[in-house]
Amino acid sequence: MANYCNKKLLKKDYMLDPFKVATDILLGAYLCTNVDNKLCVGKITEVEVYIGCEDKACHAYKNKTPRNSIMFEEGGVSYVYFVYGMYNMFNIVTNEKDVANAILVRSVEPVDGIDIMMQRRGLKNIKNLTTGPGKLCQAFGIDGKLHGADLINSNEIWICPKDNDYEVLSGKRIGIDYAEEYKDMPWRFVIKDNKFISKKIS
DNA sequence: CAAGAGATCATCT
DNA sequence: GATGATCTCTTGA
Repeated sequence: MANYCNKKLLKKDYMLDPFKVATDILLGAYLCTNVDNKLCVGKITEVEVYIGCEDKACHAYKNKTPRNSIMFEEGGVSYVYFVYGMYNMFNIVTNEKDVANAILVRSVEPVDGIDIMMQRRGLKNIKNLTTGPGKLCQAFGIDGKLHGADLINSNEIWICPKDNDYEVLSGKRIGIDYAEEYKDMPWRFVIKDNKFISKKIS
């Protein structure tokens, strides 16, 4: 069993351009949570990039509000928000202060703590366990209490660096049809040939 | 397998 | 007061 708890991404890994963080650093890295003293680990297989003020799909489009203000902080903190009255979404803030970039983690491949994930999700199968942003938050115990968590220093949530390189595919982001000229931007990224993703690249 | 409806509430207008 | 970076279940081919 590899030491997913000992190695963590560093501040410098999060302070970069979000496309570089998404494709070169996050895909293939391991999302780790230790919530209620239960360790869960998953390899990140699918992410989406949201680039702030100019991006009509981004929560930080146009103006800063109480909800999105965390995106304007320096990279390396979590942005967790609640949608559709029932699901949490987990994002990773990147880049310099006052640049409102974030990366939505959409799917992971379960690696460790799979029994815990199945218990939290009420499932008895690995299928559908973590292949969607709301699903993986439920499986990993991520909710509003981890909003703003410091991914470099927290002992509840962190990212362990990848141990392999992967071929990456890109496609349109999902669920943002309202975003006009930004709705077709190919800013969703997945690991090629990994089956733990929410939707195939078309 | 694909398509559609319903669930349910914080957030911003 | 409307809506959403979603999910699950149901229906039907």
